[in-house]
Amino acid sequence: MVTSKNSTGHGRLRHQSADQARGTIIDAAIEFLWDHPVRELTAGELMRKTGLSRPAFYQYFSNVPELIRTLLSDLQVEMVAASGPWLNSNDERATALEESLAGVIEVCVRRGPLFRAVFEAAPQDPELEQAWSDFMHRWDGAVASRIVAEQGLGLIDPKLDPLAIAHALNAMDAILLVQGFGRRDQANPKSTLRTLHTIWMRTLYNAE
Amino acid sequence: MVTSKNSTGHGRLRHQSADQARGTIIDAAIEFLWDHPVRELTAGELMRKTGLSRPAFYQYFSNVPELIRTLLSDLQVEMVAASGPWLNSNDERATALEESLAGVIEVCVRRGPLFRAVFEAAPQDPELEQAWSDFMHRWDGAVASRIVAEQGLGLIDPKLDPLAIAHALNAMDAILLVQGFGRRDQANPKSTLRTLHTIWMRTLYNAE
DNA sequence: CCCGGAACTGACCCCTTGTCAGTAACCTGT
DNA sequence: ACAGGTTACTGACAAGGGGTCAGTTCCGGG
Repeated sequence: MVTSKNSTGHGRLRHQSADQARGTIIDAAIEFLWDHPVRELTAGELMRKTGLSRPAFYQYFSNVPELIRTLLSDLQVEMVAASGPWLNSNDERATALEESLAGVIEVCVRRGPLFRAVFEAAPQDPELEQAWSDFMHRWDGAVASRIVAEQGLGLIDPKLDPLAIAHALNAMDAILLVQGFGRRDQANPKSTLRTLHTIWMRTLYNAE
Repeated sequence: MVTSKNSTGHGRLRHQSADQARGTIIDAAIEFLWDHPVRELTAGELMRKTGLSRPAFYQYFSNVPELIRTLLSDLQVEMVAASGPWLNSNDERATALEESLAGVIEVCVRRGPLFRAVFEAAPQDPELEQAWSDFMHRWDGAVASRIVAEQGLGLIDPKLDPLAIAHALNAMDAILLVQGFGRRDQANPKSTLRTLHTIWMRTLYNAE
């Protein structure tokens, strides 16, 4: 068949390396999600922004949910780093928890729409659902073992069920972060921090 | 569930009244959701279970999200009733909160899959998203005013931001209920009650 | 300069959605 | 009991996204 657009050589994207294209698609998705809910993120819509054809998408991702899973694992790296102070140390300062919460909030200020996209798209695809579940369970495990440790030190009431409480608090964080920072019109990070910090502190330490 | 077949030997469904058909469809949806995630609830799949054609669906609902909105408003009635003890009274017993939480959990033991369906489908449709948002905001308002009232009585720390705390606690409840009771393999209601009650009590009253 | 492989695309079929014109069943009133 | 109007229902259609494949353009190394 006659190919219409290429022989004159103007305006089109050149063939580029696979890694470049993947990054281009991911960037387009991230930008798209600042202004649109995930339900509008289709392969066609996305590739229109990159100047490539829709089938090209399937050379880099098996489908849209897999793209979103990629976004999730990138996000996870940032969040784990941000939550270091309280989670990944033996730091007993009372402010460590607050620092971790603040760190996670800061990530959401920058990446909120991604977080929201993963959260909202998760129920739409079995594998993404699993990835989201794993993501949250990892937090639950980390928080639970920190609770266990502090129960051993007499800092946290031993009657609390570590995993159940960790799960509940993490789930609460996730929703509040999605709702507060998932769109352009973001909430006030300080207010959100205050609310989360209050509930965590009162639940775990019976203190403000 | 009951597919009333024609008696004239044709094997076709009888034409029935609009209300009957609506109820049949709703029942089929409820049953379907016990064993499948919402993403699999399509108009075609649903109507296959009722013995009617797919277009018949659109005589009773403008689309699947609208059906789910119907399920939500039915659910809301049950939940509001169940949460009466603490929310819709001046009952100052310390056990009122626990009764309300237990009531809501009991509704979810019976209707969990519906609750999950609404929760998971909400991001897929603007109107359903709005309905879910309204549903949750109504809880937030009710809890917040109860907090304000008890702050006035000196029972709750006046430094707590009523709406923010109410919002966070309600969101946490919603997720835990969806995850715990949204599928056949349900969580233990007593454990869930204990976890939620602990966090609510410690947050609001600084007490177990 | 040409050739092998990577990047990319047009075109195809699948499925779901929502609609509409048309048919079948029911419900009067006479 | 049957004509007419009303309601319940259906087959067939167009639109749109998803995933695939055969085939093309393009780049870089001999």
